Amino acid sequence: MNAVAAKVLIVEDEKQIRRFVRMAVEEEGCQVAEAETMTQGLIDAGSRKPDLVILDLGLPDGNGIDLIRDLRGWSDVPVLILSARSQENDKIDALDAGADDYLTKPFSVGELRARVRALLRRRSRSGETVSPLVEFGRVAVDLSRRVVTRAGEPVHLTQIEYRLLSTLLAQPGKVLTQRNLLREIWGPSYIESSHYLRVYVGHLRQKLEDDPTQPKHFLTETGVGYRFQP
Amino acid sequence: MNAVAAKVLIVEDEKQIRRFVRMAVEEEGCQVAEAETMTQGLIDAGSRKPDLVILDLGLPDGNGIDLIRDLRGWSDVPVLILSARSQENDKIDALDAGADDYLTKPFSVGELRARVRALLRRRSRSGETVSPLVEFGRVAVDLSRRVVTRAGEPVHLTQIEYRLLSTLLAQPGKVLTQRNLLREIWGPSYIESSHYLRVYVGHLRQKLEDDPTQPKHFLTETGVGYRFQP
DNA sequence: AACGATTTTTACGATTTTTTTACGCGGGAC
DNA sequence: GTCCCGCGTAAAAAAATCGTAAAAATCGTT
Repeated sequence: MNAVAAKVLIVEDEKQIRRFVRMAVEEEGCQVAEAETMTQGLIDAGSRKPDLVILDLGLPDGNGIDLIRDLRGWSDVPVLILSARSQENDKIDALDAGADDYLTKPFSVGELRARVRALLRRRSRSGETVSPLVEFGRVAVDLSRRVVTRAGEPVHLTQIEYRLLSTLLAQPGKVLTQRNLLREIWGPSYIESSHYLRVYVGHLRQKLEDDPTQPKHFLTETGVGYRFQP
Repeated sequence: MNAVAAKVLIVEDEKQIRRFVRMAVEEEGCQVAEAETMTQGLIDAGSRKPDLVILDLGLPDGNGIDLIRDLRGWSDVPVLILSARSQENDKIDALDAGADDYLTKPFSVGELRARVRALLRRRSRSGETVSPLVEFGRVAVDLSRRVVTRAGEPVHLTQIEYRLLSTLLAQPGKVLTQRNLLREIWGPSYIESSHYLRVYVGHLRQKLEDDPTQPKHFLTETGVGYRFQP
């Protein structure tokens, strides 16, 4: 069918279901990778560059919705959700977070395989994949590998620093309000703690701006929020 | 959300369901076209160039699967199938023919809308996102990014300046009374402090008018208020 | 338990924005 | 003509917001 076998990442904790899904997908001639946790799934999605992610929402370590949102910050890979929950709200939330399809357990092999085929078809259709590399000044950010370099030298960013960076990078030129940034990075209960932003935007400028005193890329909109200027 | 409303083609013979689907889709801010037969659906898909086709498989005049296959010969438009038949084989056949999603009746409005959003998302993902611009003179205002440029150069506006600007821009050509503006921007208890307006309209003219002494866009209606002239 | 890395607090000077004050201009009423 | 009022501009004072450094608390590891 395709020139090279499609790579599919399965994120699922239950061994049995994993085996079941793996077999179904392999019969489609796909190359399969597996992850048992959300965190590992996110890492593999970045390093293995799959053409499709099959994700079980009911993983013990964290919220699947958050994984999708995070993923969508730097990748357009199709996401197929498996879930035991058939509640309408669960579906809507997952789809709106960026998922492409939603299957409720129990599902049949046949339908699973057909939906996998439908999602993979997009790969060949959509043509060139957008390079997940953002550059500005002497800085390069590889969103999919989560690697940042400055003038060729790798720069280490902490979790929060990186999340803030990728959130700003996702909407170049746009002013992101403090409340939005705080909700996105620290959660809804932190929308008033704007001093966090000052501290961490300071870190980003320190690490990435040529002259942290005169920022050219991470701009302050006083009283409103911050803006990334490529 | 999108610059232009997405066009959705609904192919469905039953009037009731068509109304139901139409209303759901219209609430997403989409522009809707309807077709009652397969043949008409195919014609409309070609002439109207929709961004999404919603297709009921159970139409009297011919096989929906064939329509999809035909369509796929010359279009990549996403196709969402509605069907009363929940048989596995029907789903598989439709998806393999080129459909992107398959909903079994009865389905909920919420899920339908979420799946429509998911399918339409692809459009904005692949294509370049153009945000709506308000332009006058050499000034361009990007409401969604909260960015103002003059002759291509970015202009920095403070919170109040920007609020005043967007309030005036919202009603082009219309006179906004001082009380209205003051209530809108500073709150109900400031409706007497018309002096604020003089100061800040002055700022806007200074920053955006070619000749701040002879304003062409931010006009004074003495004793009444101000008016924005595009 | 001790360590390093990271996040959260705390503190304070610097900067930006908002508000206030001051004053000149021009048109209409008298 | 001059007095009054609304308008525009500039610049001050006041308030809010920001940036930075560094201390304290937290977390994961060994």
